[in-house]
Amino acid sequence: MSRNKYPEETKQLIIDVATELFMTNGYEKTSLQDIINHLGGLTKGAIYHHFQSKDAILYAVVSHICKDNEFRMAAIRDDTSLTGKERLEKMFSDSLQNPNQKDVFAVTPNLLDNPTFLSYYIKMVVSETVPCYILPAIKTGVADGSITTLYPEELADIIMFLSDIWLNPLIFHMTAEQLTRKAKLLNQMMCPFGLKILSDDLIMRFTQFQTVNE
Amino acid sequence: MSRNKYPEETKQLIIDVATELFMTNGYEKTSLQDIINHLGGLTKGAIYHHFQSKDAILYAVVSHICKDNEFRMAAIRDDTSLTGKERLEKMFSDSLQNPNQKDVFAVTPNLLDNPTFLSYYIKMVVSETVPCYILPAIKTGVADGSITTLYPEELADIIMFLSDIWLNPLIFHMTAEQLTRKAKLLNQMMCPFGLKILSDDLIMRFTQFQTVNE
DNA sequence: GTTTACATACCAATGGTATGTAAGCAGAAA
DNA sequence: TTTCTGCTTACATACCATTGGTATGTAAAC
Repeated sequence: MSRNKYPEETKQLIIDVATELFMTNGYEKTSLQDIINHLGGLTKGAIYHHFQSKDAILYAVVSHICKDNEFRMAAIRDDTSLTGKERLEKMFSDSLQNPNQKDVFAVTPNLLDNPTFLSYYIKMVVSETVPCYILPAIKTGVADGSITTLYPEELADIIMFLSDIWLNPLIFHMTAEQLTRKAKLLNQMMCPFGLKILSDDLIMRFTQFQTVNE
Repeated sequence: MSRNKYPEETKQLIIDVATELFMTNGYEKTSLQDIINHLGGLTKGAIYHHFQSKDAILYAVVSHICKDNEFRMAAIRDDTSLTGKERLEKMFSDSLQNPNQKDVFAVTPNLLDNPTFLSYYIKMVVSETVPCYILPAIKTGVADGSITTLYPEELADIIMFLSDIWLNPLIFHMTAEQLTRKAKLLNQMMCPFGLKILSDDLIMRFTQFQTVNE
């Protein structure tokens, strides 16, 4: 294999191949050799030229998955035509409609069987999504009166946690019916803060989302 | 090393050694050789005589950690002198005072850096603790009127999830102050169900618990 | 004499590294 | 403008210790 004039393409190829393998077979169960076998002629030298370790590949994979989402989240966060509450709600409806995420996660079996990947994902959510997108929306909501809480940071944390992890059928397998019940319960829990994170409309879409994965 | 007349002792020794290593260094980062080195003369043959795989050791370790807890949980669950709500509250105050769990987890760095262990732990909680202990207490509470919800299963799930994982300083590092704020927020969220899971007293103890780990 | 509780010796595969090599590219020389 | 020179980049190749796991051996216990 002769060298690529545009090495970023090679790097992206490695990320793409690793993404699919990590998602379908799990991080620990895909060896570097597995990745190499799907690289179309490239060898281990190429991988270790672009990445420091197998772990670094995982980091790049998770980052790449989250990046698309973050662009759109930023736009909603900064949409001054909406109240804080409305921004929050839009973030959720949007992330559910995100075709990218849908595709990426569609191939994944239970993420609890892919623990390293899951941990990286959770870390990313906690360190990026919450402080950069959810929290600003909540703070806006507190300021404009559409959200009521004494603990905006913790509320941001718990909302992201519940919707992104607890409610995630890829982490906790469940039927569409269970998912719907969980979503309704979550809505009830958010009442003290004036929030109705998940609209009825959105919950309907949940069941469709679930169906796709079955 | 001559053979032990009471092989269960050997098995328990392996579990004990593995527990400490898995907790302090993480599951993936402790090799079988590490375990063997702490076994005082026993070899790999002993390990594979008692366990089918490294994974089986982890399963035994997590089971053993949870087992003590479960005995006391069962007693509370079946204490007919208490309402369902009271049983739930006692379960939490009890598990926080559990010295065993305290000791076991005291040596652990961030569990998110020990992903396989964490996944096993979460699976255990979801498949054992929730249906066997939390849910019965909630159902009792619904029956006697001390708890109000249309979704007892999901409520059990979310309570365990939030208190055992989201509120767990070993999974999500936080200061005592942050922990207290999280606990208060959690209490607010439980209002719609007539629950005040974490008493003020208990929250105080949270801060002590945290201090121990610092 | 059979089973149990280990020990020993071995294995392929793994993540990682050290080194080799040829393509690309900038600038100097012609 | 072309050609030569030298450095850097983008890989390939060869090698490594360690890993989880297995097959077999062996002696104690009943």
